[in-house]
Amino acid sequence: MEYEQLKLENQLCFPVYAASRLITREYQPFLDRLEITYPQYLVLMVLWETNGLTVNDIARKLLLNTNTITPLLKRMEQQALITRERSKKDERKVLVKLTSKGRDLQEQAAQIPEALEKRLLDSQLEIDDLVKLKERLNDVIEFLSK
Amino acid sequence: MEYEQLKLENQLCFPVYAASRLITREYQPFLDRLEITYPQYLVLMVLWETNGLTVNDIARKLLLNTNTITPLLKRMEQQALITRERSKKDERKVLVKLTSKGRDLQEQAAQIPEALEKRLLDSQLEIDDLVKLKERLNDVIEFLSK
DNA sequence: AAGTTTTTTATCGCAGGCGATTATTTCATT
DNA sequence: AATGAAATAATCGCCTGCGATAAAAAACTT
Repeated sequence: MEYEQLKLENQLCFPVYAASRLITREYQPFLDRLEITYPQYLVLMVLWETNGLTVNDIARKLLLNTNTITPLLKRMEQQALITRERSKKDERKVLVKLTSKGRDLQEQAAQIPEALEKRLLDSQLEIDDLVKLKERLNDVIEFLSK
Repeated sequence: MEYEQLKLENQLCFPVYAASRLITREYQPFLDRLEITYPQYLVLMVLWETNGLTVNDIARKLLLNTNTITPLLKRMEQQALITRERSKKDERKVLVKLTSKGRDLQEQAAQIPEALEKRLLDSQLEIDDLVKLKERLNDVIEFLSK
């Protein structure tokens, strides 16, 4: 092996990529029960915090492009989780709001983060490690999202 | 806000998910030059380390399903990066090998990890933070991939 | 006011990523 | 040898995720 730096485990990219998919997989059974996908869950979290955002607002918060968000929101509208309507003040903007169904999911979703945290603490990882991990990742995001 | 734990920044999932996409985006210009995608780059890294693996071997190393890998490998075969052939000894298995084109890309790829590391060190993050981050993520992967 | 630029959302096409299922081969058991 | 189980890869369908582009509205410039 001539190029040591090209090994999977010696790069940051692969651990982040793999961990992301594994963590999402852990969410699956919980999200299945709510009949939503992981990105839909992210959209709901954003709207639970602030109901009534534009497509751009949501995209910015999730660091996604609007061409990912738009079809996602359309599917969520079809499932009656949200409504989409053009702003009267600025016809370019589309306002996204929770329906009562979307709002009501928050209560059931509230247990998910705790369940996941509990699950991760079954490893040798301490709560402190997880907090630091989160902080470092947020540093990376802060830096790269400029 | 009644459910503090449902905020994006208070969960591990979102930072990992967002960081993964942002880091992949940083790879883009380098990978564009080699005319490969990020998952293709991962497959190549695995094969550069051990040429001649089965579909399953590759899937296991990348923690991906074979139904993701199979079409990916087909595209790589079309680009003449790899060859795929049924094993004579066990007709169930398909052996994946680098072509000379695929092999030759290693030299050009060797600079990518360094460039990325350099880029990340432009942030307030220290090399030590990145190493620890990687280690923690590998702990998470180790635990969740069982 | 007219023309230009910017903002905002949507459309299109393509490559993952994965759950469910299938087809084939090999292994294990009787 | 015959049968059932396990392993391996592939197929299908759906939902992201994103680059490139377009369409419409608003903001800006002259």
